[in-house]
Amino acid sequence: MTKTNSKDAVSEAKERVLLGLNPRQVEAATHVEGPLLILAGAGSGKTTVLTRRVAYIIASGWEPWSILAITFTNKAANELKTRIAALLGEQGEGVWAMTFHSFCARVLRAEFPGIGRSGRFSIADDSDQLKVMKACLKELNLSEKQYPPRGILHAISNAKDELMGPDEYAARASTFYETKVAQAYSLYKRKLLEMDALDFDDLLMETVLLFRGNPRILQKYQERFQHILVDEYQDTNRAQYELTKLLAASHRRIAVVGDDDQSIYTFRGADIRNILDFERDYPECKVVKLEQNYRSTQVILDGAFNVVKHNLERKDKRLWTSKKGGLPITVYAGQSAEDEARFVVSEIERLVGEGLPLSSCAILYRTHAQSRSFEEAFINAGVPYTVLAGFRFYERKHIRDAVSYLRLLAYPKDRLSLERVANEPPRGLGPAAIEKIVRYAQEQDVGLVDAMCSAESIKGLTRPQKKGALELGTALMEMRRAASSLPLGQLLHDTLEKTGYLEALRNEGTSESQSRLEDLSELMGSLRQYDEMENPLYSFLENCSLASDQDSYDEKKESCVMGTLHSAKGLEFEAVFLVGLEEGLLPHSRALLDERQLEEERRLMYVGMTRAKLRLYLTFAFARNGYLGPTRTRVSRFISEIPRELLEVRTWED
DNA sequence: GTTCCAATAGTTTTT
DNA sequence: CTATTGGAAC
Repeated sequence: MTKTNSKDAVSEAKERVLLGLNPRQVEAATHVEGPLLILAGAGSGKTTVLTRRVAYIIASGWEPWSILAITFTNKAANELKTRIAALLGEQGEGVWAMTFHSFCARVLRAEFPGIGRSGRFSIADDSDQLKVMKACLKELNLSEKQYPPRGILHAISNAKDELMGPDEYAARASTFYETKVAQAYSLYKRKLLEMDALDFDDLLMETVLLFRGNPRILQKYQERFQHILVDEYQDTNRAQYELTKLLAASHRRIAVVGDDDQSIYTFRGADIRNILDFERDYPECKVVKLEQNYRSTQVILDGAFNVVKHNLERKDKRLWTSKKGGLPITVYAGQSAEDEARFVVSEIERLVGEGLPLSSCAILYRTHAQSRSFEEAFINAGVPYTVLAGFRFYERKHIRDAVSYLRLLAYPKDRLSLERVANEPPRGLGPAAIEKIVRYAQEQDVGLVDAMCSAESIKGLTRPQKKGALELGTALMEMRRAASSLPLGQLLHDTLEKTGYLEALRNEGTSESQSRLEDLSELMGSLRQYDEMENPLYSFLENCSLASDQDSYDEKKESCVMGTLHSAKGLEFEAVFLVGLEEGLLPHSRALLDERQLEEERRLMYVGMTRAKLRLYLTFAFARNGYLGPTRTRVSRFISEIPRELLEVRTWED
């Protein structure tokens, strides 16, 4: 430690860091030695505590870079970074605040080369996974009807969450179906390896395996990170749990923050045992409960509590606030989805008229599909809105095409990107031709771009195919050479120009293609931020794989926010509209049969309600258009769990 | 083998 | 309502 501060200066710094915290929060921020479990209710100042804790650790003389703060979303990580910077200035620089997945990717890229594996793997997203799995099923002669690819992927994902490899899975398979899954798992893994790709679950699992199998590497990270902080601990799965356990094993300075009532990711393997086992794994751990809420009115908290208390599997606790009373919770019964949307939008306009900023209003729903009627109502009313992770920017076809072109420059074996891009624009390179190129590349042990450059010597390609492949290959080769000397935006532009992608889009001449071109220039412009980084191309691609759209959500923008209940976690608004509160939507129809899933739906409701600071609206429609005709609906059971005296009921007839 | 068009089936939540 | 699949024409 290089600090030469006197004792007084240190304690003064510590005091300043704790300014304005309540006694429980102080406990959580200052318990620096030894494990700590913080049970932080909604709106209890969790991020504040995390930030102050980091500051306190630094004020105690630790170096910033000895702190690792792990979150679930990039948004949460960025928020943490911003708040640390605001509190500490450059003193806080060097703290690692990132998601589980980016941490793992970073470790693997750094350590894989040392153990003879590629550190330049690409990261496979959902649609990549689906494609690979379909190819696997085809190869195994399994029909997609009997073996739905998504279902198989889900099973594999579960296995990986539990750190189970294909062999172990096969050994445990008891049903016929499971033996088939095991075969698919094994082949799927081989295929990913072949194209040097890892999926999201692999990132976690491979990191745990790396640490387990290489004690010296693990030791390096243990020594580097003397303090581990984990946010949203209730949402960790077994692999994530194991990872943090390994990292903290030598020094046991690990602090986790969680709230069992806000556990809404069990479908992704989140395991509530991780909170319970924490006290077992670290018997000396200190437990701090944060129950004072700084966000909502008492009425909103009472409403939310009365819903969530119906769950049997929960730790007993109850939030309280010094803000007594509050406006009643408004329940609106609409006659149709359109009527519901009309009400919500006109109510928002009324609130804005009273001086509430538009950006502090939010509409939350259970499924993405529900956004439609609200978007229409907003457009009709001329009110600006932002959809959280709706149709993700990065999931739009042309954006993915563009990214795939860049991926081909960076990842020589990225077969999926080639498949995306080879015939976009049409070059006569269909699946069969691609197969030949890939095989050639494998046989010659060269990258796909190099293979295309020697298209002349690939057997079985027709003349025009050779020409197409050669053109594409040389264009990409040229861009790859130029990659390090061009700004990233320019690189993308030139790549799309040379490969004829932009030209094809321009020639289309529809309004659709026009807006696509605009999207692409937006993308090119946004790439500027990467130019200062060490390796712009790789940094961008990494971000692209690991980032979602809500990460870039800008709360200052003057527009109403809407999104799924899941995407709303960690956010807060003056006015919240929980919409579509009907049996089958919330709780979702897929959850009705299973008590545990039903409890998760209830927690979703709880998370939604506790986003509201001042006003809470619960709305539903008596009839809703399904994909075939209008259907009558039933009001969500969760509404009836709220005491009548907290509610003010309105209908379309009022 | 590729391209294009029509029918068809499928819609939870996310890093 | 819309992404995807399967079939028929080039």
